[in-house]
Amino acid sequence: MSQLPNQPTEGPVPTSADVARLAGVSRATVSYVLNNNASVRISEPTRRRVREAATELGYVPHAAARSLRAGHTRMVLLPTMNFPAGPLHHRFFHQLESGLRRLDYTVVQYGSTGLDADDAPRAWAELRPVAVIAPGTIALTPQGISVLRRSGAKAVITLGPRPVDGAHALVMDQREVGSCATGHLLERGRRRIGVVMPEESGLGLFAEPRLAGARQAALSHGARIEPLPLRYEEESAARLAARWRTMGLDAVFAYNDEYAMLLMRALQDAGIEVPRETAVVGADDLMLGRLLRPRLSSVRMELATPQPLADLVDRLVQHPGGAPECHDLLRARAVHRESS
Amino acid sequence: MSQLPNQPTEGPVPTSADVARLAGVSRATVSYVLNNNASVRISEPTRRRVREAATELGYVPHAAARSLRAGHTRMVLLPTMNFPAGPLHHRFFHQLESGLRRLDYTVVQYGSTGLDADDAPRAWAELRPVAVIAPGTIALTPQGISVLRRSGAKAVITLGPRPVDGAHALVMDQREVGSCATGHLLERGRRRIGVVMPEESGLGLFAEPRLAGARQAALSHGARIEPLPLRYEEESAARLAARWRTMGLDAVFAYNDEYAMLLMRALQDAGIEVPRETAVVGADDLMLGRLLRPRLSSVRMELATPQPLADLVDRLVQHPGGAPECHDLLRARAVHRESS
DNA sequence: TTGAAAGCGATACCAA
DNA sequence: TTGGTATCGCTTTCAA
Repeated sequence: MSQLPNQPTEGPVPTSADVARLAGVSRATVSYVLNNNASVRISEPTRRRVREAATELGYVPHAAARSLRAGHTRMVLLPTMNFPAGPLHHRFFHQLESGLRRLDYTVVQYGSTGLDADDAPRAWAELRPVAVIAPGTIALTPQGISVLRRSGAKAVITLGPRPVDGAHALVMDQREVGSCATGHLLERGRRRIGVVMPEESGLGLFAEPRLAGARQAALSHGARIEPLPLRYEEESAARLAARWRTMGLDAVFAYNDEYAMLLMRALQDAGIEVPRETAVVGADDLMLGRLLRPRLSSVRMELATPQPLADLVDRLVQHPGGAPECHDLLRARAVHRESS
Repeated sequence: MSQLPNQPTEGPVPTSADVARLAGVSRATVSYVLNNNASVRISEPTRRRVREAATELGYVPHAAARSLRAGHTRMVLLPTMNFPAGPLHHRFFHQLESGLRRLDYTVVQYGSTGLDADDAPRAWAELRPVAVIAPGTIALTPQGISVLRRSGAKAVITLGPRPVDGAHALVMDQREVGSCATGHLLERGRRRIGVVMPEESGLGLFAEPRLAGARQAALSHGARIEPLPLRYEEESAARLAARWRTMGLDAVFAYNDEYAMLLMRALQDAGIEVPRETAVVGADDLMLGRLLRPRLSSVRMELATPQPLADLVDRLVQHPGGAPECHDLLRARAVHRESS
């Protein structure tokens, strides 16, 4: 049986001094024992007394006091984005966090919506994180980076569609997705390609580079690329479908599978045959796309394993001050089904 | 023009003592000025000199030192769940966080996967949060709650399908979803109702109460409830559909819209007519369900606005020690479309 | 109006 | 093997 603390009532929070008093030793000894300090030899009976006193009081060390004394933290701060992450990102962050915890870092997400580009880094800096990994959806200015640096952050890393000056970058280059989808359509003989641009705010950060990638891929084939603004609503899709034939497109890259499903339904309802008249390609390779008829072609994305990234953070923390590195994390490949 | 800091180079982190030195005042004065301490009057020229010195050095206060001195933090800690939150939860958390920040709390998410039920609360307690809001996907034992309490947490709140002893509870009672879906099917004359139980781990926490709710609703009508294990894969759905007619069901509540779409497709492929032979109801009311033919009936869920919750936290922090409160956040209602 | 100094909790050096 | 003590950065009381 684990020994339950005796006083579940409100009271002052026990400190190492309380443990020391109860164990009949000094605070120094308590510290040695509880941190398994190898450079000092403490007798086994003393160790036991200290440990028992600690559990009896329900002692938990005070991270703030410790890091104040140490002069640094082991906190890695991840500002959170202001919109839902897909399962892909989610798994990535989850594994990254596990990897960092294995390296003995404390990983903390800090919701930063509503803070502007200057306030946010200040707020983060107050916690004195040793590393910051900021998603691309968070604006990170050179000033912000500088604030973090001088507050003691050894590693400032951006994680998003494109690198940011002065920080290390983990790039998930969305152009790759656009060029991959477009390449697939080109291969299948399509030359007049629409590219859905979601009108929902926040998605532009991903949509723009995907469009750019599509343009780039189309260039060599002399294909036409036509941006198609679309809201994630049936009426918006119906309007787009109604004027579809006037646009003379033979294919569409629909930003992702959800927009693709929305648009494909609207096209079918408007009597446009998929894929004969218009090919449709999504992205994300959701299970649901496979349930449509025709089954939805898609772009499957894969992220690099996060462990090397965790190691990178650790390396930067231990040897700060190298030149900014830039790693590409995103791999995309087209998955042909029936809609293209 | 905002004054850019002059030394972007590595160096010691500036402290209030540095600011004091540069401004030619004492550390006390710096503290008074930067915290707008009203109980003490500082001359305007001095204030200006202090502020200028602070921005010149890029001074950022040290949260750990401050809270060590103050004897308490204003940190609200949200242990993060180990699986992706839907847009509903996501919006809720986001708004909750904003509400808390308005009340001047620092909101921090702490990824806790891989920590067991004893270690996790200890790890949280090291940060000395003034409040902890733990999702139901995190096991929170009475011991864990006790550890948090004695580490100074004024408010320990669980947020999930069911309350936990000794903590305040924000309940999102999933039984409501099950009984709502089942009630809808009963109203439409169905009496032999299958309930999809996802086999993916972690979902049981939601699926079980939904099943219980379905059972409860069926009771008064003498209807039959049949749990149907299902993996989120086409083959699993196809197998279930293949033996569908042997089970004699006239309706199915498919856990959520995604499982519903998967199963409905499999049923249709197996020649079973929806809704004539079998009615299908999902949950979440996703846009995508409206794109199917027949359009998917669903259960729309709504969460209470988070602002009262933020206020609750604030109240508990200021006046700790009331009896555990229990608030119901989830509202569900059936949305009839064509599949039922 | 400003400054000196105590003290929050934990750690590590130096003495004993 | 153990204890005393200075120290980290900041706030606040008390004194000037």
